[in-house]
Amino acid sequence: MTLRLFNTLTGQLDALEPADGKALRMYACGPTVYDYGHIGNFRTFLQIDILRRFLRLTGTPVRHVMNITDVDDKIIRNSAEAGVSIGEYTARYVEAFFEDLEALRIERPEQIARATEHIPQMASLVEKLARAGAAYKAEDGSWYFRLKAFPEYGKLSKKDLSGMEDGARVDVDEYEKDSARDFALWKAAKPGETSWETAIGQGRPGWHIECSAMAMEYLGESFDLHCGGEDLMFPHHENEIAQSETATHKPFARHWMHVRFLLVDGRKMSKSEGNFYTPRDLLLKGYKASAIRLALISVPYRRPFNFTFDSLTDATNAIDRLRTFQARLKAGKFAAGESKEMQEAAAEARIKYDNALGNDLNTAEALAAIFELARAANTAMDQGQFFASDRDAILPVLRDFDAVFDVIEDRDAEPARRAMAWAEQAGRMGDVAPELKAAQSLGDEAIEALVAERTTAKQARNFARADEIRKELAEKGVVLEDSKDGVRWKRK
RNA sequence: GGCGCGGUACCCAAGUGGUAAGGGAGAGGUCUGCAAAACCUUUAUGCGCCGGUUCGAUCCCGGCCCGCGCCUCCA
Repeated sequence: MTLRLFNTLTGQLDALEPADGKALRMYACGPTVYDYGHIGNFRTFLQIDILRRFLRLTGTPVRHVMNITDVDDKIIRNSAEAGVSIGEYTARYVEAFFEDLEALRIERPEQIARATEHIPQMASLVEKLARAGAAYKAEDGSWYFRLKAFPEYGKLSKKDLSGMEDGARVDVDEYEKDSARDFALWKAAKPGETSWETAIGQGRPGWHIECSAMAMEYLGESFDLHCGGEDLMFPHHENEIAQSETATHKPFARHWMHVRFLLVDGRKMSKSEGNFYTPRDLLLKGYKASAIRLALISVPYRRPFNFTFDSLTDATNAIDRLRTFQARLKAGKFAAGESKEMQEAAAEARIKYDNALGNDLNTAEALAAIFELARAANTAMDQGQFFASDRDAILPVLRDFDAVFDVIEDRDAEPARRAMAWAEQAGRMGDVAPELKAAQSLGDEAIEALVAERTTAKQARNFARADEIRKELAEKGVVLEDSKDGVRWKRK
């Protein structure tokens, strides 16, 4: 199975394979840690997670590098306002970022690269550009990339900037540039600001240079795939290409993937519009981490995703259906043997699943394949036409589904617990949904004990007590399902 | 203004030149001590509107309307 993935550079679906025949080398633009990540950020990281997980499922190892931008204008400004160093300021957001990744079950890239830890590499890249005549130093000590040095500029975003370079309005604070479109490689130190002493002077990196320098550091001058949100296509990625390819005379990344935006209620999410959400906000409202994950991955990455609270509820219910199905398979007692229909259904679902993801990561279609299989199997079980070998054929399909989607196995308790702990510490207990508080007040052991008591009561035909327990648990969000194979409980 | 994307049932959403996946929700039913789950039936002669190409278009072409994104920091 070869993944065909849309390539922004070529404008078509291209096979995505490691150039060296071994691991796929990919670079993904990570967060700027000036605040908590929001669900828009995580939609991008989640879709990239789908990509890397699918690659691995199909037997392609990945070497995935992600940067953390821990120095930029906002960070400098905010940390100064807070009266702390930028390292101190970013530490909590870096930590929060990893917590959020874990909550959403986004796999850690093989390599995390922090901008502040790669300043020398950036400086030497600027030097290299300077030697090639593509970088120049302005009077204040800042360095700029000379756009005219890279005639192919615009090839990624398909922009033709040739006609509008000169004579264009120049911002007042950019008077030192030769041409309005030239972009900063290195910003000269300003009094009181964090800066580094390097071969190219005292200062701090421009935004784009970090990705070029770190990608080359860990993946080489030329690598397989570069990904990020659609907004990064221009100018960020365009600038990365310009500076990298000018420096190395090699293609930077062969393949470019861009995840489209998440909208909220049909509009761009922004703090000023009041439609801005972080994963933590949603967890505090009582939504499950798995529901957030599924909602954000259920619409294929090349379509905008319109986030609504309905979409989370839908995802919650869809996951519940799959979990119930898997539990039924695992707990059920099936006679030995197999049914031809089920064997075929399992095989077909697996093929459809593979083809869907292999075709530009069509998660919606992959999901459909699994639900179709679930219905067919449930029907067969209802009719007693389901056998032990059928279960053995289907469980691996679910396993492979979860290897990428990772929502069936219930790991929602920990993120919920952590979100509560965070709320307490951040003074946001007022935002915690009552249902979440209630659920958190009841541990698994307590639930098990009540379930056991109810079973005893039922055997004694004491239905009044049994119903009382059911009611008590329901009030704390725990739902019981009786079946001939025992009682199953779940948190709503 | 330039570039790009989308408009499919109550909601979300996939998809194909040959007659509409899947999920959620609603209604009815089967099953059930209760409940839940599961299953069955049901909700688009219809895929924004108007033309065109075609034996045939939701899917191709043209025009129009509506919504959105990017072009500046941004996942």
